[in-house]
Amino acid sequence: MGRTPGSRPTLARVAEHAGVSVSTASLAFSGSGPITGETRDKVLVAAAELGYTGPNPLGRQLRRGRSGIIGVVIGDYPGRAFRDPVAVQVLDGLVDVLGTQGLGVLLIPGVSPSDDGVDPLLETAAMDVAVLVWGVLTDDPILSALQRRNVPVVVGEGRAVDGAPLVALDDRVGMAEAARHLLDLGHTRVAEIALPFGHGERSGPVDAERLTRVDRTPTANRLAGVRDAVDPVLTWETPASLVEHGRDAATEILSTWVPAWERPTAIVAHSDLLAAGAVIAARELGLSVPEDVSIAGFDGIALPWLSPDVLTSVHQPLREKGAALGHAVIGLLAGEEPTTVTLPVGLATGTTTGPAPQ
Amino acid sequence: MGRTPGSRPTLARVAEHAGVSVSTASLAFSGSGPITGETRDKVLVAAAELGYTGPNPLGRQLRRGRSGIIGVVIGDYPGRAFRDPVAVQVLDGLVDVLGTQGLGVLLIPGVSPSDDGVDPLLETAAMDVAVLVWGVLTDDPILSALQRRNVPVVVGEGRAVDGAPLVALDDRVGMAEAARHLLDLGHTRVAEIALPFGHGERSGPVDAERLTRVDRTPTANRLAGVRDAVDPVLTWETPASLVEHGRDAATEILSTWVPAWERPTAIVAHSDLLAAGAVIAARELGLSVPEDVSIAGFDGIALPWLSPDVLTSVHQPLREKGAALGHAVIGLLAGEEPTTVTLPVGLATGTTTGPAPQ
DNA sequence: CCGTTCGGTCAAATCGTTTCGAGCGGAGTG
DNA sequence: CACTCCGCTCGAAACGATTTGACCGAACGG
Repeated sequence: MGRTPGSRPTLARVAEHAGVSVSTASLAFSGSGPITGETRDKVLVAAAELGYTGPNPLGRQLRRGRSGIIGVVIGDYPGRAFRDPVAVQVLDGLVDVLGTQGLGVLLIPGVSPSDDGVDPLLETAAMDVAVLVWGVLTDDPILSALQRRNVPVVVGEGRAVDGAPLVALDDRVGMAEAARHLLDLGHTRVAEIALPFGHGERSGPVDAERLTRVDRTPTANRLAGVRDAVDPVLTWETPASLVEHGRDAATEILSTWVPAWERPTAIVAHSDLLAAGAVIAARELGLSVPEDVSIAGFDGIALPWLSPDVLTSVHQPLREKGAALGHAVIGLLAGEEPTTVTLPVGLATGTTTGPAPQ
Repeated sequence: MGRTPGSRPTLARVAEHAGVSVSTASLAFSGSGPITGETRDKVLVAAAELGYTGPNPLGRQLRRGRSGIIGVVIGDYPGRAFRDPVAVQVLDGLVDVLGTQGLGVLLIPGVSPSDDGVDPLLETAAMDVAVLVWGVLTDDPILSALQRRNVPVVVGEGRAVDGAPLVALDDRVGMAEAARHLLDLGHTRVAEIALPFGHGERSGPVDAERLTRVDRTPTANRLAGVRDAVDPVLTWETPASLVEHGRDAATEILSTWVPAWERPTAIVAHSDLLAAGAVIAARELGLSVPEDVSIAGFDGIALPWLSPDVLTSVHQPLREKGAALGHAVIGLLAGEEPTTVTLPVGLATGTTTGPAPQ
């Protein structure tokens, strides 16, 4: 390998070694322009001799004005990052679709771990598009930072942002379907375990005033969906969509907070993880599911460890959501007009819901 | 905002507008060189007027010869990507540490989703360092691709690679500790649920020949660790560290595969997810844990849904592992000599192991 | 009052590639 | 045989920044 020590070979050196111009050498690698097979081979041979392994991405990116990198803002609240299987599947679908275009996914923790500003990557990292998987808040600092930098944005499941494609979910309708299912089973005392509201994550019962202060669109939609069908006797807010918070909430709902004779006979949760926590809490309290209490969730994730129970849940197409986000990114890069895609959801009844007791 | 339509302002335009040279303008932003506060302000004002939001990362990267991007190869086998909470926590720690240095994490699915080659990002994406979180196989095509491109590599938990820092785990010792714990409790018929071996993921019992063909170092270490303490009556190989595979394996082990009177009284699993699946399988078979069968795992992840049981498990410092990988990356970029860090593990007994029956 | 030093600014080189338009043979056509 | 056209190659100009070393004036010391 006749490599000059010190620095790696460049296209110019390869061209020189092959006795062609730099532009021709470039053509040999990009493969796009017109070039003789013979010439290309000559270049490739020279490259091999020099240990040149292809064009330097940095040079290419600068010239093209594109980095091939898609920033994905995960973790709208601390800890969400990956712990949530919902996020994981969406990410999976997204990575798959972007991969077909040679686009890479750059992980961006939304909030800075140390101080309170936005993540420095948002300010400095090269990216062609940013994906806000979990929607935007009002006056979202993350969105502001990106807009200031003129980074195009794709939004998942939230309110629409001007000029940005949106991948929405029919979650209000789905949530209503779940609530109506409980109604149809004869349940009248339905409690609700809600996703985070958005301004200072807290946990506890929700009153009318708090209900007006929900800033996170998915949460707002699901609250509305439930109310389209039933009037919950109690809504319990959680700080994150995690099993332990669902368990805590359900423990409160089923044992201490409400007198036993007024105990809700059904719980509708805004997510499967919360619902699963509720199932566990019920089991721990010695209550049978669904004989004593019915529990429904939202998301349709696989919960093998809930076995033998299968959670009644509103299924959403998670990988498809990720794929739709990916296609929105690709469309944006191709200069297409931003559109809104709304994905359907559908209730799948499992073993955790049944007729109301009595 | 007096922005010339068509293209975004550059540092040169800002300098012109401010009446200074380009180099001075650069100094105003980088903040490193000597510069009067007055001059800096002049530049910043000009930038604001032109709507210039800071140096273009692409130009900076080319000049500096660094992208600020760390490629992280996840998913050594399909689906591992994120489904595994172990991976997730490691990633969390890694992202945290790299974030302090302004380094971003680029996600790289190890295996190409469609064809059988390596992921194209491995060949083309700009990255300063690549992290192989789950070790390397012999003749690992991923490693080869990176080495051919001269991308420095950091390896997590596997065999050492020449010139690459290694973050190892004392897993052989830890696994031995878990097995010995079972031995001390009087168990003599111990079965083992193993992580994937590495060449064509399969599931089923492992014979002596298969034992010689394990290519994945963590698996090899844990197999060896178990054998340091006990001689398992049966080892069952799984295609991935997932609850469902643990359940399947344990169902076979506890019911059909072995005659009931020879049923193992303890199961040691190579991961907590597999162990949790085993607990579920035991419950489904009507067996009490730990009265009828003791179950131990490895990893020490939180399993709130296993409640009220707490898994006996060999705890490894997952976030610290991610952090150690991050520090190895930073050291490599600083030109330090690669070192090997071995992280300690320790058995934490829970409620899923107890004295052997009889 | 002159020489030195120092802080601040600037010009120019460089990072490595892609792409545009021109140029140049050779082949095909009238 | 002249002309046109076509296919391939090349030169040169970006892309947008950082950094080195020169330079210049002011301040300071002798």
